[in-house]
Amino acid sequence: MRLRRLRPGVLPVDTAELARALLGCILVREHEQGRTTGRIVETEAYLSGDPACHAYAGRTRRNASLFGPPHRAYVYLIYGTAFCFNVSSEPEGEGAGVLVRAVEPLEGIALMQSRRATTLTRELCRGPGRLCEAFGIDRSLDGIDVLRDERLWLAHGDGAGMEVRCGPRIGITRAATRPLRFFAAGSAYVSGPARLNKA
DNA sequence: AGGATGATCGTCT
DNA sequence: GACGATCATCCTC
Repeated sequence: MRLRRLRPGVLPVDTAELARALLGCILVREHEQGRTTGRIVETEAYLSGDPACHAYAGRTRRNASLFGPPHRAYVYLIYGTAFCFNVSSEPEGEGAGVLVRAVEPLEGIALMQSRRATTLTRELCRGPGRLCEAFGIDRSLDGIDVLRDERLWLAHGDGAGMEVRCGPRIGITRAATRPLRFFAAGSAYVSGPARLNKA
């Protein structure tokens, strides 16, 4: 597949719109071990002023990327074991972002298999921590501009129509009922409940 | 300096 | 469905 980098301006700045727009886009990771790519099939919006958003309690060293300009990477470690990758949203100064929860593996599957402890394609990138492990994403990429960086960036999808559904976000305790999780209907690579309302 | 917390994952029943 | 691993980060003393 020919990869066409997303140009500045095509992605929304609004958090919920960004979460939907990222579905179908191709996530590209260039690493000295090789390239991995995948189609984004599941995201979650963490809004400005949202109690479930890491930025809710104010700016800290860890979450600073959420407060930066839109479309920067926010990468953090959760439970001491897994990294999570987000794309910041909203104008600079506002703390918000979109968690990328799952991608459909495309290129570099052998590399993903070697980084993860499985050969099952379906399990390689299903879940935010697994996705980061398969793609070699860690805190060294925190703060990069995913529209300009060479190491981790976004490309246009193939344009195939994708039905978007939504439902409650996963794994949180606050504001847990808001339907801010978005995913591709019918995809086998989605990490959570897959039969929910139309978005 | 110490304690609580967590947007997860793999394993087990 | 439940549970424990594991640790950077943040807050409070």
